[in-house]
Amino acid sequence: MQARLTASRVRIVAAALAILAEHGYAGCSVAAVAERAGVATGSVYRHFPAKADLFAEVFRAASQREVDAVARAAAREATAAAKIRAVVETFSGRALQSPRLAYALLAEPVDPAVEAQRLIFRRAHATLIAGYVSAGVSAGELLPQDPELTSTAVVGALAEALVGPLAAGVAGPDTIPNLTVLIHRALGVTP
Amino acid sequence: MQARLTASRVRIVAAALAILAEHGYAGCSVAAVAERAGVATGSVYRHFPAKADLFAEVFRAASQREVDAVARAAAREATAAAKIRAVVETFSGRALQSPRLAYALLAEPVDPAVEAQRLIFRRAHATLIAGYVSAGVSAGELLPQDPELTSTAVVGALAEALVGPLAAGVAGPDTIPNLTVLIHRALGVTP
DNA sequence: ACAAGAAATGAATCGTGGTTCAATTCTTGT
DNA sequence: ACAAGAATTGAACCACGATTCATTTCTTGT
Repeated sequence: MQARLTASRVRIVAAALAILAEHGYAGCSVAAVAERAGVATGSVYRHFPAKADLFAEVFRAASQREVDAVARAAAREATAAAKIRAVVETFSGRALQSPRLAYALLAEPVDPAVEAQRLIFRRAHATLIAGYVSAGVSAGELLPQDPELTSTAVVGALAEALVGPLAAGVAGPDTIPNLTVLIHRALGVTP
Repeated sequence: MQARLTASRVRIVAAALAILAEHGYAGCSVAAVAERAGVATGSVYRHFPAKADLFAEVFRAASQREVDAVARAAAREATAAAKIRAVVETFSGRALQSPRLAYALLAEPVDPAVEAQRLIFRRAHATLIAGYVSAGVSAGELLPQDPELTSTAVVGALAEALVGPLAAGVAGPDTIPNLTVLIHRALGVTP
């Protein structure tokens, strides 16, 4: 009962994420999500008051997954410079691995209500990075700076540098290393 | 006649830009644009085959204005570092001056066809910046780097750092100077 | 001044896709 | 096994705003 209820909610979110990763937000009609989840269109509304609420949940879950992956990679490293390298490589690598999903999460036009979730996605990454920057500055590994502004700019730079390749389908092999160098310089990694 | 024809086309584009700057893309129904331009709804379609074509034109014109302003400011400066400073200050200053328009041009959800124009807007800025970076590298004023990647990242960083403040309505007074320092470091301005 | 054709009008049409809900199927306690 | 009530169904509904087009108004050449 309750288990079945929960299960179909989970299936609906998973189906929405799958379609998002395959066809982008544009392919995510409620009917398509319901069909993929194996439920009727109307049943979606037993779990979510509106489409925007469903996709807020989907974006939240997907964002969490991305942030977790980045945080896990950074946690393995000791220095601020290495943590930042891990962030850049993990974020970019994952984006290039699932380009359609990355584009949807980062840049594709969505309803305003879902757009709000996207800002949260970006902010979550920025907050994570701000922590590393802040620690690095305190430890004297990075030049003094406003960690909030720096981390926001880094997220913007990563997203922008990847959206082109994501749309075009390819990225030069040097893109990620070059981004790492650029961002290390921006943070003032002391040699 | 022909003059009147041209005049009303210009009025329609101007009306669309004005509404975009006041209420964002969300406020830009064809009916609203037509009313503001002082023509009937249907008359818009004498000048543009579809709404997307009208807004492609509007975004193109607005982008050109922004790029021109930035280019003009940079042209007054001699060194790469000063040109980049001018770019950051002009771009940011203008965005904070017209926040609604900046948000619409940079980040607001729009139809896919208009989204394409937005990429062109960002690319135009990036190309401009890439020129300064390239010249700076050749002159030994900046460290060696891929100007294309750097300029893309700079545009992303600027946009991201400004979208938050644009949405919130305020930016700290240090935002622009701090951005300038950050970006100078990223480019490796030699002291 | 007039007719022929171009331009402008704006109310009606149309397509899309989110949302609803009366009918049906399943679950559970006795 | 049965009835009461919850869950599910999916076709119909509806809102919205872009687009169309029959009608009216203007322009121009004779």
